[in-house]
Amino acid sequence: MFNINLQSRMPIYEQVYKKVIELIIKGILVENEQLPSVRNLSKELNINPNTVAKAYQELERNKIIYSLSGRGSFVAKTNRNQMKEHILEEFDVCIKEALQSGLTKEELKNRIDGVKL
Amino acid sequence: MFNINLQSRMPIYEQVYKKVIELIIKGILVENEQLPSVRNLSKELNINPNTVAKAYQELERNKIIYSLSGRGSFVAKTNRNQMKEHILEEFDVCIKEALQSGLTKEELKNRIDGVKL
DNA sequence: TATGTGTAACACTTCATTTAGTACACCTAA
DNA sequence: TTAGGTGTACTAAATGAAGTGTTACACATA
Repeated sequence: MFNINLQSRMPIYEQVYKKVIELIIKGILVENEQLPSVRNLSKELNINPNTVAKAYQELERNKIIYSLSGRGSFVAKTNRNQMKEHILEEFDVCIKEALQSGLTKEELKNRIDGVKL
Repeated sequence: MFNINLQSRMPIYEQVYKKVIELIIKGILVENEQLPSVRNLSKELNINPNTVAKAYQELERNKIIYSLSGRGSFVAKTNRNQMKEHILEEFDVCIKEALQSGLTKEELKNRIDGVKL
């Protein structure tokens, strides 16, 4: 379910952070569902528990999950639109950078059509 | 002409790099025009000459400028389309990340329309 | 009680970035 | 020829982010 890329320039904790959001947006993780424990996930991914904890803490800070001491971490009241808004705000940064560089909105929109995942 | 943000998470040398491309795309820097010298630009921006040099070296490595030892650095054969392609490839990364997170192309295109620079 | 949970703290390493300083070879104009 | 400007190269150091290793604590539950 989780998979991370140690070679990526993106920090591991950020990859975990985004992965959780992705799973929520896709409906794979649903409201009140328990996430893998910090220790389990860190073992599964072969990374340090602190790194997973950092991702979970960021997620909780943004009300995407809630953590109960001694119980575990769970998906908060699912608000798909809020999730999407979250991702779109990051996308905004990219848009602005491209526009800043002198490209037009039309050029960007056309580019999206051409992208294959 | 140049302006950088020391608070930005983006490395300074990368900001300089992008700024040059932006100026070329916008037609402010034209073919064979001389760029500010490493030492001058570093003074103007209050940063280390090595940082500017790093940006220029990256630009030369990508054939965007050419440097003549003892003379200076100049804009290479201007190919605006190549410049744009360069920026668009970076944009691709953002698109893929957003799609990966579960958003649709339509949602992204609509977002572009709403962005104000 | 034993085990699993999140959380916190600390020291340490690693790495990219940036700075500081020096030096060299080259070009050009006075 | 010379002085000053140019890119380039190199070493050393400081800084901060990221990640690791480890230990410890409080809480919940079977």
